[in-house]
Formats: sequence, structure tokens, C-alpha cells
Amino acid sequence: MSSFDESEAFEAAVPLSQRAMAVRPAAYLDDLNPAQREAVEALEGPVLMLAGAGTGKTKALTTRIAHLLNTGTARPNEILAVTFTNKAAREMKERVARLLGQTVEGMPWLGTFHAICVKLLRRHAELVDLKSNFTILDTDDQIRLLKQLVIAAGIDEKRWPPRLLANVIDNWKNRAWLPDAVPAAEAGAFDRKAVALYAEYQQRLRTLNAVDFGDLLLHVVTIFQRHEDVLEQYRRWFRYILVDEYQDTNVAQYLWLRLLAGGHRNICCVGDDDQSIYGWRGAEVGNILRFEKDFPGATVIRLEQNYRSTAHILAAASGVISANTGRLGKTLWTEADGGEKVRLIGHWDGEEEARWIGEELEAMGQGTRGMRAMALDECAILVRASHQMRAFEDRFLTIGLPYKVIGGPRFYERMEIRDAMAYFRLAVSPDDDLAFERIVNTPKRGLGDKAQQKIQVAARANGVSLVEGAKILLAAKDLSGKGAKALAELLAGIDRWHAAALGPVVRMPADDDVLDLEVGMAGAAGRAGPQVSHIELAEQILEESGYTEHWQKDKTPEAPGRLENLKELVKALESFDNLQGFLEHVALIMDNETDDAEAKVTLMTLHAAKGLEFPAVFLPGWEDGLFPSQRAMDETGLKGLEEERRLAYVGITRAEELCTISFAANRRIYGQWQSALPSRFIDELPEAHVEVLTPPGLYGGGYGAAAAPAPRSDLHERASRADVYNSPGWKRMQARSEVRGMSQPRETRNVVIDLDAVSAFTEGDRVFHQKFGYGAVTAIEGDKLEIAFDKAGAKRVVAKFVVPAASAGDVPF
DNA sequence: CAGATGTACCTTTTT
DNA sequence: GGTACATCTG
Repeated sequence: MSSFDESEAFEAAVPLSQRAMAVRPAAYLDDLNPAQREAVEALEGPVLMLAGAGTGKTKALTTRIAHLLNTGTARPNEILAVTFTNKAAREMKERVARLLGQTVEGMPWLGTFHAICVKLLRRHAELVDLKSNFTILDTDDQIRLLKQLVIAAGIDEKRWPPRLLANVIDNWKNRAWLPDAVPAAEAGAFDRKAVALYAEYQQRLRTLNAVDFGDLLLHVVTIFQRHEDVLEQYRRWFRYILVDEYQDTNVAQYLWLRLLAGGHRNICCVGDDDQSIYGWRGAEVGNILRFEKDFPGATVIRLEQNYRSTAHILAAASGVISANTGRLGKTLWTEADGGEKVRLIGHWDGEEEARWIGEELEAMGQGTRGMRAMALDECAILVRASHQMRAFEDRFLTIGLPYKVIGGPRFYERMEIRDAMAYFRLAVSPDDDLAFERIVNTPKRGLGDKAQQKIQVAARANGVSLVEGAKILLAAKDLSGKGAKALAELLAGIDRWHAAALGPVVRMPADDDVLDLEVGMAGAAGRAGPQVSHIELAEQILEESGYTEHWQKDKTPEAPGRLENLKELVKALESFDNLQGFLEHVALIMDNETDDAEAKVTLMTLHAAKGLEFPAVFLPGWEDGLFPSQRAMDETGLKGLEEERRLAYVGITRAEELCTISFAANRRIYGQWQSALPSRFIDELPEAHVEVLTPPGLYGGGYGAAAAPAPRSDLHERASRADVYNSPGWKRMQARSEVRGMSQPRETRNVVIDLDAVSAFTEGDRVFHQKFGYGAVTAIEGDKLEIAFDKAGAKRVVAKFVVPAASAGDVPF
């Protein structure tokens, strides 16, 4: 706390009224509408900002921060501003800086819940029996650790799959339940053993001096609850608190906030109950719904003017969401024109849906039906479940339409990156057992299960880390030739790397610097600089460990990509002072944004789309069972259905100009063809704002043609009844589909066979495919080739995506 | 110890 | 259908 001057902080706490007018004329205030302005100017006391989709929420939030600073009400380090994602934090930082000009010093306490908790926890680690250099485990580590515990406890892995156990524990942590606080009812519902395992897991984490993501919050809450002096100190420091996406907070986060805001109550929460879509991961809509009860006298401000979408799109979204109960209620309005109606189209199956959207995207590029031309990067396809993306990827690959997938496996989650990181972790701290386990036999060193078990036994018997245990094992000559030699080599490497990794003062990356808290690892300060830079060291580690070679020798098609990723990893080290700082960053950040010049359609889940906007949005797969998802409804009933409906609302409101909803009568799920009925949410779209494109012959001319739309009251009632499956709209659709002969697929159309591409091959040819690697042609069928791939097995592939094996060097990708 | 076959599983996902 | 993981076999 050394350099923080509390008296100065208090001086800044003089009430606003007594301070001079704004330091500078606050031109930014003129940019706001009345509601936004109110939200910005109500600086003191609790404020709840209910910000509908596209109503300038971030603008209000960032302007509020700027206003706090500009009026001298608070200093940058007195504002605690929390977000959920790093992206949101980054954006907020940028926008505040832009509002105030370049002169603002960084805001040290603007960040994600987790990043802020890391800073706090490093400071007070000893209060929860940790050392301040604790490591942060990601989900993968967590699961491997749990697996060990499950096995050690002699519990059937089938009964408690580590993955499931991790979920259960996460849920408990989200609710801020320590092992001894898990309610008996809850524990009984699962299994007593799960609680015992949870307790054991926590104990093990402590021994390893490690925390998982949930702990970051939970430990800090525990510290605040048990040490009033510490809490008091932070209440004085964080004089103004701002929270983004408040509807997504879980119980632990809620407690954390309430504790911190408890004194001065200067807390401003921004959120939208209609966009709460993370209930399944512990978010409590209840937090936002009862804000006024938690903070009596709170100012509630509604941002309702929408600047994003056309009137038709807004009306469609409002129509859907109005079927939900227990909303705080907002009415979005816009000055914008009606624009295009929301388009609705039905398809025979998922493939046709993908084909239609592909064609539509191409047509939109030219401008169709009097609409302006839309570039691909103005368009997005938002799906409910990620497996829906395959149909689109297949199709776009075939027609060569550029696309990008958001939210796939991230860079830092890839196998090769995690392996490399494990080596780095060992260099930083050789007693990182989890890292050691990961790489003992990667690359293959002839150290299989048996050898690894011996190491475990040696370590446990001597109460030391695995690296030490391995040394003991070797000294005792308890391991045979080949493996022993490789192990000795690895251990020598770790020692060498560790010596080289002990660098100078350990700090966070510059942009994450904390003004008054030293985040560095204890004990490393003041050491002389190493001879090699951490970048060279990283290269050496990968080289000497044989890891690079391992992938060089690998002949699978993805090996080159992995080597490329490793290079990228080393390059990423450049922006850090040392390996420790880098590891810390990666544990919390894990994002991977590649910007590419070429315009591409964006393909992502509805969840990933929250907070984004696109001129044109496609919402495929609106079928009951898929969306709303059957599972959501089965597991949480009406609550789940309502969350699905909010997801629909989020989807529609992503669109600025054009929103296209589609559904398919048949879809292949888990390899089985299944037919489905249009989503009940389709019935909830107000007919006046929808244009039905469904081709005649399918669904009898389309939705709305047969019967008048159900009255609103009926919709409402239906949503809350248990027999939602028997809705009038449903029966209507069902009847229609039976009458109109849904069993006939539409005529196949536009089957363009690229004969040139096919004629280049004959049976038996060796070929190369970008994704599947090498193989031999076994059959030719239309424009498709059947190929027996060496690694990937037999596949049917469109001829133009395959080249003769000889010319594999210049593949057309 | 490694590759090869067989068998259960299958939302949404950030930190 | 396709993947991740466990068990079987060379």
C-alpha cells in the first residue's frame, strides 16, 4: 500500500457541489440523449442503468467515467470498473481515453472481475493460505487434477466423470459456497462424495499453491468477509464502482460487489435483463431484478432509444421478448425508418438452408431487390449451437465463400500451445507438477504409465515435487536404460531453463501496470538480469526439449500449422518482459483475434454475438428442439425457455438493417435425420413486421397465410403453461406440413458439376487435400471424388478441393 | 509402449 | 456423424 496516499484520496472525496465546475467544458455531455445524460450525471449513490440493446450503453458508461475524472470527482485509481471480458475492458479503456484526450493515466482498476481479483489476491494471498506467486489453473488443468483425485479416492470414473465434477464444483463456487457451506440438500442431490472431493480438491490446490478461475473471486470474497480491515481499506480506495453487464453476474460476483459498495454505495450497474443469457453458467438475473431492494433509494434509469436497428427489426424483437414474464420492462423505440421487414424462410433441410444463405450472401454483395449492396464483412450468421456451423462451413468451402468462425478453439487452448506453455511453466517453477505431467512424455521419451507411476510414488514418498521425485528415482537407479536416459536429459534441461528463467524484477505487462500494488512474484525481485532474453530462452526450451522436432517429424497435415503456431507463440513473448509475466497474461486473457484484410462472413453462436452488431444478420435453425433447445427446456423448464427467448431477442437485435430468420423441416442430428417444427418463437414474431419468403409448396405458402395470428394474451398464457407443445401455432404448422406433402424434397436445383475439375482425376490417383492430407481416389461420382485418405479415412470430396499429390506444394488455398 | 479398434457421448462458454 | 476416450492387440 506503500505509495498510495490516502489523504489525497480523501481530499478528492469532497462533494461534487463544492468543487469548481468541470475542469474543462464537458462537450461530451452534449452528445448524449436525456436518459444517457442523466445516467452520466448521477454520480453519487446507487444507480441502475437499464440499457436495452443498441441504446448506447457503452457510450453512457464510458462518458460517466470520463465525467467522474473530468469533474475531479475521482481520480483514475479511485474508480473500480468491472467487465466480464477482456475485450469489453479494452474497449472501455480506449473509449475513455478518446473522450478525455490522451492525457489520462491508465485506469488500474478497470478490468475483468478475474483480472482485478488476481491483483487483489496477490496482495493478500497469505490470508487464504496461499503464496502471492500462486499459479492460475485453467479448465484443462482443473480437470486433470480432479481426475487424479477421483482415481485416488477409488471412485468409479463413470460415476463421477472429472468433467462433470468440475462443473459441479464450478457451480458451487459461482454461488460462493465453500466445501463446508454446500447446503445438505444440494449435496444430497448429487452425492455426498462430490462435496468430499471438492474439499479435497481445494486442499490440493492449496498445496500446489494454485487457484482456479472460481477461486479468484471466491478467495477475495472470503478475505473481505473475514478481514474487515482489508475490506474497509478497499472501500476507501474504490470510491466509485461501475459494473458492466450486471445481468450476467453470479452470486460470488454479486457478493463481491455488495461488500465493496457497502460503505459509500457509489455503485452504478449497467445491464439488460432481457439479454441475460448465461444463467446456465451461474449468472443470476435475480441480481439485476432486485437491485432496488439491495440499494434502497437507487436511481433507475432506462435507456430506451435505440440507435442500431430499423423499426421493423425492433418491433420483431420486442414482439418475441414480450412473451417473457418478470421483466423489468423497457420499450425500445427508434427514429429510424421501418426499413426491410424481418424475413422468414423455411427450407427442406439444413443443407438447403446453408445453400440458400450462401446464395443470398452472394446476391447481397451485388445488391438485391433495391437494397444496397452488402459486403461479406457486414453479414453474420448466428447459430444456437456450434454444430450448426458445419453445414455452413461445408457449403462455403464448396462455393469458395470467405468466412470466419468466431469462438472456435482459441489459440491458447490448442494442444501444441498448451504443451509449450507447460515447458515454460516448468522453467519458471520446476515444482509445477501439472505442467510436468503434461510434458514428461511429450515428445515421446519412453516414459509410459509405469515409469510415470514410479515418479509419482517417489515424489509422494519423499513429499517433494515430481521433478524432485524423478531425480530421487534416478539417483536410486530405479529406472531402466532408455527411459532413464531421456528422463535425466529432461531434468537437466529443466534445471538449466529454470536457472535462465530467473530473471530481473517480475512485473505485469506494461499496459496492465498497477500504480500502487506490486504484482510481481515474491522473491524474484532484484535479481540480476539473465544472459539470454526470455524469447531466446523460449526458443531454446522448445528446441532442447525436442518439442519442435517432434512436430517437424510429424507427417499429419496439421503439423505445419502447429509449428506455425509455436512460432507465433514465441513472437507473442515480445510484448512481455519475461516468461512469468507472459504466463500470467495468458492464464487470464486467452484471446485470439486475427485480423485479416479480406472481407468475410462471420459465423458464430448467438452467445458469442452478444454486444456485437451487423448490418445483415441471418438466424438459421429456428426449430423447436434446436432453438429453443430441448435440453434447456428439459433441464430448467420455463426458466430455460425464457432464457432461450432472450437469446432470440439478442439475435434479432444484432441486426441493423436486415434480419433473416430461417428454419428447416429436416436436419441431421448425430447422424440421424430428424424432422422438426418451426420454432415457437416464430409464432411470436409480430406478423406486421415479417415478410415471408418461404417458397410455395413448402408450408403451404408460408406462415400466417392460413390463420389470423394468435392474440397476444394467448401467446402469453401459452408460454407459461406446461403444454407448450400443444400451441395453436404448432398444431397449425403440423397440420399444414402433413397436408402439403412435406415428404417430398424440393426439386434439386443448381447442381453445377465442375467436369473440368473431375476429369483431372482417375481412380487410383494420389491426391492431396488441405484438410485431410494425402490419399488415393477410389471412385468418381458426379463432381465428387471418393478418396481413401491415409490419415483421415474415406471421404467424399468435391473435386476442386483436391490436387494431384505431386503438386501439393501449390495447393489453391 | 504404441497404434488400432471399439464404445459412449453429444448446448450455450468466459475467465 | 464424428470425436474423445478406454480398452485391446501387435
